[in-house]
Parts: sequence; C-alpha cells; structure tokens
Amino acid sequence: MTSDRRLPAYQRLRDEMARRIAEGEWGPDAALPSENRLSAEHALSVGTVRKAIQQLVDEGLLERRQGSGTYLRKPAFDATLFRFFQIREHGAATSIPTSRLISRTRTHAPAHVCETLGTDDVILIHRLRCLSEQPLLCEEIYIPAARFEGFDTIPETEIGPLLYPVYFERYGIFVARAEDEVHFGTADARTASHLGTKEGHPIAMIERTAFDMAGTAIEWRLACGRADRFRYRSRIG
Amino acid sequence: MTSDRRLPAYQRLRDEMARRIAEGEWGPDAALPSENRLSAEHALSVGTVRKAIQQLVDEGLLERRQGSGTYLRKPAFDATLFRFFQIREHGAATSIPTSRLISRTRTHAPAHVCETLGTDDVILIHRLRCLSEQPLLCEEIYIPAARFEGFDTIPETEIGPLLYPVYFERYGIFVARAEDEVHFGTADARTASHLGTKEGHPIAMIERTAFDMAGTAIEWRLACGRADRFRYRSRIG
DNA sequence: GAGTGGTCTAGACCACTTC
DNA sequence: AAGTGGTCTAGACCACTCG
Repeated sequence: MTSDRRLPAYQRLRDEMARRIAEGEWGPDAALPSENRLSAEHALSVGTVRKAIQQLVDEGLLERRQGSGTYLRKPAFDATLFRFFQIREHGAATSIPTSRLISRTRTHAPAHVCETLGTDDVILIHRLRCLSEQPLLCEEIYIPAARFEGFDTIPETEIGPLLYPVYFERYGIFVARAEDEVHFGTADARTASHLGTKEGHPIAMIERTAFDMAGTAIEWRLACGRADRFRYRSRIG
Repeated sequence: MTSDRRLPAYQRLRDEMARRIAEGEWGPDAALPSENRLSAEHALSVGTVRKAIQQLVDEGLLERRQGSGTYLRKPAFDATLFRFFQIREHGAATSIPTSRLISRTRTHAPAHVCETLGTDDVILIHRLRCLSEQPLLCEEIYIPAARFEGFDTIPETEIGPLLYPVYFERYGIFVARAEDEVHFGTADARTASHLGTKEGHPIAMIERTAFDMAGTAIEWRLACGRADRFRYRSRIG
C-alpha cells in the first residue's frame, strides 16, 4: 500500500519517493530519475512531478542541480550542535571539530531515554568534542542495541568525527530529522573536569532526539557545554 | 523602478507585490486581487502569478483561503519571545502574557544600538512582561525617534500588551522579520529585582533586531529572563 | 549535442466560499 | 450561481552541465 487514494497526485508521488529514499533505493551521490522519466513512469505531467520533487526539496531531503540532476541531500546534523556555541578563531581559518570517544558500554537506559527509544537495552557512548584543541561539548549518547548490534565493538579507527555517517554506512539508518531542546543547569564533577570548568558552574545542555525516515526515534543524546561560550542566533518571519 | 529586468517574471511580480504590501495598499483583513485579475493586469499566465503568490505565502506575508481569496497575514512576533521560556501552568489554560511599561525616555543610544538603527536619537522603553502574575522578561527597547515621533507621550492606555500592532496602526511600520540572538550572563541589580532573583545570578539574554518590509532595522531590544526558566526547542531537518 | 532542471503558457476541471 | 483558490495537463523555450 502506498498512500491514500484521495490525496492529490503530487502528494502520493511525494510519499512514494520518500519511501524509496528511506529504503535506500537511490544511494547518496547518485542522481535520481529525471523529471521526464518519472512523469512517463507514473503517467503524470511534468508539472505534477515537479511539485512532488519540490516538496521533498523544501523538506530538505533532495537537492536539485540545473543541467545535472536531482540528488539526495545529506544534512550535516553534527555541525548543528556547534551552531549553539561561539567560535572564536584568531584570524585563522575555521578548524574542523574533532571527537574523542571516552567509552562505549552496553547498559540499561534511564527511564526517560527508555521511553523515547522504546527499549532499555541500549549502547551508551561518552564522547568529547573539541574545536582547535579546546574541549567544547561533552556528550552522552544512547542508541538502541537491537538496531546498532555490535556498535560497542567497532574499532575506534573506523569511527570518524561524525556518528551519523557511521549509522548510515554500517546500519543503513538514515537520520532524517532531529529535535533539540536547550536549557541551563550546573556542571557535575565529571562534566566540569572534561570542559575545564568547575563543579557547580553554569552549563548549557542540549538534549537531542534523532529520528529515522520512518519517524522512529533512533538516538537520544545530551550535550553539555560551558554557558559562557553559548550563543544562539535565530531568524523569525 | 520595480526590480531587475533580468529576473524571472514571478520574482519581479513577487517584488512588486511585496512593495505594495509594504506601502499598505492592501490593508489587513481585506482580500488581495484574485489570480485571474493579477494575471490579466500583468499579462502573465495564472501559473506564473501563482508562483509569485506562493513565494509570499512561504515567506509568511500572505495567507490563502480556498474559495475566498488571498489575505495579508500578521505574524505574532511578540509570542516568539515567550517560546524561549518554560510555561508551567498548573492544569489551567495558558494565560495571556501581560506587559507593564516602566518608563519611556527620549535619549541617546549606546554605540552598538546606534550602529544597528543608524541613529543615536532614540526612544528607550523599559518594560516588564509577566505570565500569570509572574515576572518573566525584563525588556529594554530602542526605537528611532525620527520614525516613532511622539511615542514617548502616547497615553499608556493606548498601548496594549503588544508593541508591533501599535507600530503598524500609529506609524504604518510593519515588522516583517526579526533576528534573535540568545546568550547567557549574570543579572545586574535592577534586572534581578524585577525578575525576583539575586544580583549575579545567571540570566538568559535575548537580543532582537526587528526589520521593516524594506529591510531597515526599526527596533533593537534586549530581553532578560531567569536562566533556570529558560528552555528552547528547535527542530532540524 | 544530448540531457537536465528553470521558466512560462493557456487552457481544463474540481472543491470550496460567498451571496 | 459566480468567483475563488487547488490540482493537473501538454506542451514550449531557455540556461546549464557533462561527456
């Protein structure tokens, strides 16, 4: 079953394409079928096909390049955590954030994580993220063990600075969207020592829940950073 | 001069309509000309007109109602400041935020405000915003005196809880968009007393610059709230 | 040069609102 | 019933990319 027959044609086509993207039918870096191809296959006019594709572009799933084709777009979610923090470079070009794995443990999730992920059988990842050698974010990441079998034993050398590409390449799990929630609190002893501040000092906490294409929560993480480095911009209207 | 002739027709039409909206040609609550009307007047096909209108809808300026017409949309920017703060109601329905004017003074703007507004001749408004009788936000608002002549002498009874409607109704200035920037600091004595916290305690600071339809900055404000009440959600992807 | 997406046309029929 | 926006068609020409 694709989707409701009462829906407009462009909606049904959008839903079908979203499903095929989720199933990995078109790998990243490869062009999708052209507008003409799709309109012929689905017996729809090109204009209708364009509307379906444009919707997926607006949702951030696809990317169009004139003269070339329509491509999958891989969002850079990991970078978005850093958007919450001041980057103070001294004239030099912006450096690449690095990651250091502190630990990976198969464990039981706390209640609120269990509720989000739908299981308490999880892998807990501790990680420290730095920019220009300076520790910026201290992360606790929970992923369901059932869908990430063996993640705690992958050689560290095979895990780059970003996790989401690893999720995709090793487990076929594509992070489609995420929800961030920011609030403030004080540092516990361990977080404080990682971030180079003192216990009880103010820190910013970003809670993130990440979802796959089907809308299932596949990761919960808590990222902590020093409040005095925090800065966030947003545009309205 | 409307806009560049090299631009696509739907872009030029969008620019012209945005200008006419900015000039107040179509008041709020009245329907704009229909698609057929516009296509005839501009010698464009309906599809092209639709694309121009859709763009303005996406930008949040217009609103379409099937069978009825296309209408102006008034964004509720003031509510967006409160989205940064926890609303903890005890079972009751969400109450309406109230505002209390503390002072209005014609004065010289500090350097960074002067730079943003392009003048140092400003009116400074101090305001306290509450939710269910609880002080939540303490605001300093700067507006250019030249464009808001006499704002400091308007009877307080004629200023409701929201400023932007007053800007529009009395000065014809329509706030089209705004930029918020959030960071953290500590409370000075006066802010602390307004918010019911202590000097030196952590507070969240939201700096906002608001722009009119022409892209000119018409307001700069600093809103301070207690950090422990701060909570912000954002969706990515 | 062949193929792609970007713009644009001039219609059609439908669902919905308004009078 | 008349007018509005919502969907859809079957073309056209253009600008751009790529081999």
